[in-house]
Amino acid sequence: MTARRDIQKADVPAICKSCEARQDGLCRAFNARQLAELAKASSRHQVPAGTELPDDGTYSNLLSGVVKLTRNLSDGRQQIVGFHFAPDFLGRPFEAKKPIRAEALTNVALCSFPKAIIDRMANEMPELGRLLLKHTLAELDEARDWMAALGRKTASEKVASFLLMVARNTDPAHHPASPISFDLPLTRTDIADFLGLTIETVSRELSRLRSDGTIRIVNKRQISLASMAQLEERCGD
Amino acid sequence: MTARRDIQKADVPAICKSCEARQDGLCRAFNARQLAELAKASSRHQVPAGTELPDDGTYSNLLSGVVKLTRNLSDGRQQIVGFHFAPDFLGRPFEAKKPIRAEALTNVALCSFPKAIIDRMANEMPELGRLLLKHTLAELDEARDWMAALGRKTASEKVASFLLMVARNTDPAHHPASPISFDLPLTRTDIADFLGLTIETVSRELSRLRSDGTIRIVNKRQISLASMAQLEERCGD
DNA sequence: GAGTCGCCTTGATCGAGATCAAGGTTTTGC
DNA sequence: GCAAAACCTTGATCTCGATCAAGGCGACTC
Repeated sequence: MTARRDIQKADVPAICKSCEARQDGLCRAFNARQLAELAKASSRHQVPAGTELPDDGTYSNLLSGVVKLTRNLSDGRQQIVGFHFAPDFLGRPFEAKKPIRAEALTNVALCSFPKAIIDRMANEMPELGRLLLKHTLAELDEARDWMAALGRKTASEKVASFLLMVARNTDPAHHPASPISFDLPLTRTDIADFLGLTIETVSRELSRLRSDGTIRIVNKRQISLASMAQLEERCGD
Repeated sequence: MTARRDIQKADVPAICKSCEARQDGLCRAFNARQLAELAKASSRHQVPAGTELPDDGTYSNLLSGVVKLTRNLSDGRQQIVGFHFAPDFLGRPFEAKKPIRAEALTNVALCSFPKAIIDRMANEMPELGRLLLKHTLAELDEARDWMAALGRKTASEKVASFLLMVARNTDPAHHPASPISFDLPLTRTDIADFLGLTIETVSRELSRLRSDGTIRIVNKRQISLASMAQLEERCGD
């Protein structure tokens, strides 16, 4: 009883608050004893925009903010291969063959746990392993979506798809027919590096979407839409 | 004892033979009782080239052959988002949001298991769940590699990278400095759909790699290299 | 052997998006 | 508040890869 109350006062509710938003929130998998252990081992971090997130042997709950994952070619060409929006779970159980950099795009709040603890718990609780697998498969799906976009969409379809992705992550429950406005957490350079375009092309396509009335550019970093459905028509899929 | 011999005579050794080649072969995770149960529930299939593999509620060990995974845009543009080479493990534990088609590129031999059995075993054995997660993460890495290629590489870098990938999958243990020859299990159309190019560009880039001595085109579907290292230099990463 | 079909190669031309260039706007630092 | 820096937009031009077009090659049929 008191133990239960202690847990709720400690750091753990933070991970739960962030992951309860998702149907598949990781925290649901834990029992009281495990939550207590996690609370003791967890640590909170505030990371300013632009900072690289080191692979420091922890898993983290992304409480707020946006993180980009990038891969670089040897001559400096850069490709963004994924984003994490709150309340995603960060950190991977096994090493990647080629390095991927993670960088905070906005100010970011993290709640971190030593890998050893989570890995041990995953061994005890198959359900946790299943959740991690489910998340990873969702990431794989998303990566494959973007492969199709990178390989086969035109510049304007790419930009429309990107805006739609950000809109959906800003408000996952939003009705597709109603207006929405949201911040772009990325510079034009980042958008270009994600879409395999140049900043000039991104800028031009945004201008075109504005002039044909699909979007309104409130300011350089804020967009508003009459409806998501209108953007969907321009995505090519 | 006799049970053990029965297992080796049954279908299961086939899955083991195929997956023992990998350090992380799934079969290593099973004990004798589980292998017996899997043997009883498994079924073998031969699938001719060009056939679509339906998502029929099974997981399969790919014993031989090559499978492509594709995603289509609404107007028919196609992107290949991944390959499976023997001895990969096929089938995914959860539904994808957007449909992905799997199609045999060559004649394919499969050993299939009902999902329910594997899923139950995964609950009993955290190690199996970990292996599935590891495989999925490897696929994610690969997908991200190709995102970087699709977004940021030139046509000739894409073709070189593709040839290297096929060479590596043909003989994973091959020494990078020694000559190698291999079959392309894909048509030019498939290569183009994988690399986000047209068949004409693929053909031209192959001709260029031939005329500058990097590759020898034995016939339309067979390539030989003096060394993989020479190709690596042309991959841009 | 002639004809057809599927697949591949090569050449000529075109165009979407890159590159080069200039100037505008917003942020930062003093 | 002013200067510098970072970021963004727009225009002019160029280029890589797409598109259009023609023909080659091998496999299969009759």
